[in-house]
Amino acid sequence: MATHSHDTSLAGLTRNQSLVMGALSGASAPLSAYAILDQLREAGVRAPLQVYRALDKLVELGLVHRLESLNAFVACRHAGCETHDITAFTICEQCGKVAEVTDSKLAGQLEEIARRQGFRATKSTVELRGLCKQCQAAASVA
Amino acid sequence: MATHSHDTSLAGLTRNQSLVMGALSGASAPLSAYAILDQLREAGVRAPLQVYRALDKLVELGLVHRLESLNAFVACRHAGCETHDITAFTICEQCGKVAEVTDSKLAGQLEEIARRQGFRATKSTVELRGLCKQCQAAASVA
DNA sequence: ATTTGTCATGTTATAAGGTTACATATTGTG
DNA sequence: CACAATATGTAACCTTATAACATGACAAAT
Repeated sequence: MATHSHDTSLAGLTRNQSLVMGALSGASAPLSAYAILDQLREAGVRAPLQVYRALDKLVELGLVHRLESLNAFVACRHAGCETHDITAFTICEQCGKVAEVTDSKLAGQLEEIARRQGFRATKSTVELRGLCKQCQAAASVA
Repeated sequence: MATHSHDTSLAGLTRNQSLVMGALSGASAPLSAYAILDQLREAGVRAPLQVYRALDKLVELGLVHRLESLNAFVACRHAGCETHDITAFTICEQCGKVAEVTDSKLAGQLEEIARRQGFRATKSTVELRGLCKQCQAAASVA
């Protein structure tokens, strides 16, 4: 029998969540919530909230990251990765490509900074904007 | 007679710039561009653009920082500080207080991460969200 | 099988953040 | 003075995000 309504396809995700996840997985650069919305209109998604709610959940599950300096979202590339503690992102301003880096020394350094102040961090944002290797090469040709 | 138009008061700043700088300097927590606008209406500032233009310049001068995870702005606390390269921020979600930290080990680690990828960074965002020391103490009482 | 609780959905309207385009004024410099 | 460069003012607009409220789907317990 057909599982009506909530068809998940990706374990445990609801329809809207898997639509949003699919859009992000298929993208080569971060997508804004509204870009996702536009892309999913023909699949029946009509309102910003449907996208934002799905994004909230996906971020909570660690399947998607929000890039604060871009107000946009990317699918997590660390397949089944569990260590979602502290991730740094490099974001190419030319081609939009994003790389995720987890680095224990960086994590340690951030913890140290917090500790020195008696600050209890619950979330961290580390984003580097600039040019990726490929785009630097392309630029130097021009 | 009143100095019409560009009175700077803080070296080299135009009227709008020093109004915005004043608003941020007097605040104990980050202000959004629109909060600044509201606060400066009686001083004759009417449109968002006037605030954004001033903010752009102040950020460029290193007198103000933008907090990406908050879409808000703070006055730089490092008085005449020249080393505006890489700054980390701790942001208390309870009281709004922000601390600026410059740490050469952190800077080194970020450079290392970029170098490994051949990434050329032009701008960095490092923000820790959580509870400051005081607010932790207050919370543990409740 | 209805109740009840919980979570996801759908929709409208609106708040908050930020930019484009264009006209005007100021000011410093040759 | 004249001119370029920079700062200003204003309106309209676009993008990003949330509030408020009603509905639907399903599980577990009666």
